[in-house]
Amino acid sequence: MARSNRDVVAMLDEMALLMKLEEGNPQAFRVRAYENAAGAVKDLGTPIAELSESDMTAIKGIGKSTAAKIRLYLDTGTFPKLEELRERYPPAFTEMTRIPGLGPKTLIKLRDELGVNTLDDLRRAIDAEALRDLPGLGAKSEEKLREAIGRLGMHGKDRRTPIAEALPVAAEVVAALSAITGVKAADYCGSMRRFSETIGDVDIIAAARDHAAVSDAFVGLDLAERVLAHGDTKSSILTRSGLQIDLRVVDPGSYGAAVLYFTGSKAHNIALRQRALERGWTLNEYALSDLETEDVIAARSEKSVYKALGLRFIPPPLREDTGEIEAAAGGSLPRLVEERHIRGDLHVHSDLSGDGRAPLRDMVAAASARGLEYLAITDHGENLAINGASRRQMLAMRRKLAALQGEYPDMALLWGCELNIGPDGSLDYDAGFLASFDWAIASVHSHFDLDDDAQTARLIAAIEHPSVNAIGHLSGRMIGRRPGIRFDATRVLGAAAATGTALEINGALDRLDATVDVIREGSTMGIDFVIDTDAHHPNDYRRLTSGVLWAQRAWLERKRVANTRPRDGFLRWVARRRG
DNA sequence: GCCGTTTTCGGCCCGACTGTTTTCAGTCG
Repeated sequence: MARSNRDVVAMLDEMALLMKLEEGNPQAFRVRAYENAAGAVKDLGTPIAELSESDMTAIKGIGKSTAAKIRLYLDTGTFPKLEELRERYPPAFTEMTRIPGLGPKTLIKLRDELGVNTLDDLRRAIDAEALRDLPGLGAKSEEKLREAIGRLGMHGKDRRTPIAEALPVAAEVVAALSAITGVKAADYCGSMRRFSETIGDVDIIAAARDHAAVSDAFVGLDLAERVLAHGDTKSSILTRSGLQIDLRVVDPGSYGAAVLYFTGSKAHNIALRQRALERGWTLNEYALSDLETEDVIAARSEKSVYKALGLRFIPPPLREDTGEIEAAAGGSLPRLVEERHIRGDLHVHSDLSGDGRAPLRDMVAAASARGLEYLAITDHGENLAINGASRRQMLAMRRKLAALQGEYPDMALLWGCELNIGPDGSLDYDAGFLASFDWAIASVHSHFDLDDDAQTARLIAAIEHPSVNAIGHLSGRMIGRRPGIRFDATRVLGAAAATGTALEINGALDRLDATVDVIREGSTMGIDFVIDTDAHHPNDYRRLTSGVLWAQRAWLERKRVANTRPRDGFLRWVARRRG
């Protein structure tokens, strides 16, 4: 069977893990080489299986040796080096790398000295107090490992928390720290600030003169179920739900350098540091400074550091070292969509939908308060068993909207509908009724387990329907709870490009749908996008923020987003599709 | 294992905390 980019990424990740054990060092150059290669394939817009070996070496991070291994893997499913390493480090052994605090050096030592080959072996060795006889280990090491193993199910090293769960916790900690006297600033950084869909640990930076006071307050927070580390400038806690939160406290003068450093990504940082070294400087979490004189060149703001390095400011969602540094140096960063560009919301529910939580009047008022120029009310169509609205209810909604329109002369109210895409691609109502809506968005809400071909066909059927303006939450995934439907993205995007059907970017934190690779591929095909909230309550309009950050992560430019158009231009764009 | 406007060989980012240490190794981010 054909192997996908995802399969290749998994193989390269496995090689990186095996090489950590082989090299006895998580930062060994070969390890980093495989990690870089995995990252490069992850961000590749096209199927790597279609590339020749020499094509592959043109990709930054993939050289001759890795290209040959990828080719062999694609053709045969494995290659000698992989088999050799798997034999030396079987799954039962590598499983132990998931234990926090246990690195490759110690693991190899345990195997060589104590014959520890499995997690069970390790438990027995700890119970027998055998570890304390080894150099470099003691009774405390045994106790820490015992606890770490006990918590393994909750938060192994590889556990990732959906951003929807982690973001509120991070915001709460930031608020608590900001309230402390002497704290000049506090923010979350890391993958959360880059707006990754899942978060490993939460990284928080605080600026203050008295580092220890802030660190002490942090480990004393109510949500700190357990303190993992507690120093003056660096501390870590674990919440009850198993989320790890790391805090760094720096002087206010270093805040920019610290935020930059802890926002990452690791690959982005390494590239920045190399750039600094080329100029005879060094970059750390405290400052960009001269290697010789140690004079500080920039530190207070991220922007000043980028500027000194000859770079335009790079928005956090782009910081993955996938070409953004070269683009910032050459002045060719994408003209990203920003929240202030968004003029309307095209996916909003009232309590006519069974899952809506506020009356129409409140939803409209809240949209107006945000200054939106147009708003589509898109309650569920009749086919959604519990939530859907009948034809009669829909017509009543049209009259209510017409009446409300007089109260909101500055905002165009569109009579819309969220249609349900059935397993065969069928939609609610009939063609005549569908054509009468001002706006229609069609989405998948069930039948998530059809095969790829069936999913592709049902999506394309909906896309090709003349009354459908956009496809909502394309994959139907719920991050961390339900995988999205599997479909042939290139064919689906091709149909959208051919028909002028837009693709929604759904800003709900547990959706963030479509996925980044699909958005990025679609934008290169000239598809139009709409960034929506899928609001079910007035508070949900803040999802515009997350929708925009998600779009930025896919390098989406303002010109590709239809709801950045001013009201009249947008209405003309809609008319083009609906005829 | 990758990479090159000093280089095709010889480099490859930097610092905090912990537990074990009498000055450091391992792990982590």
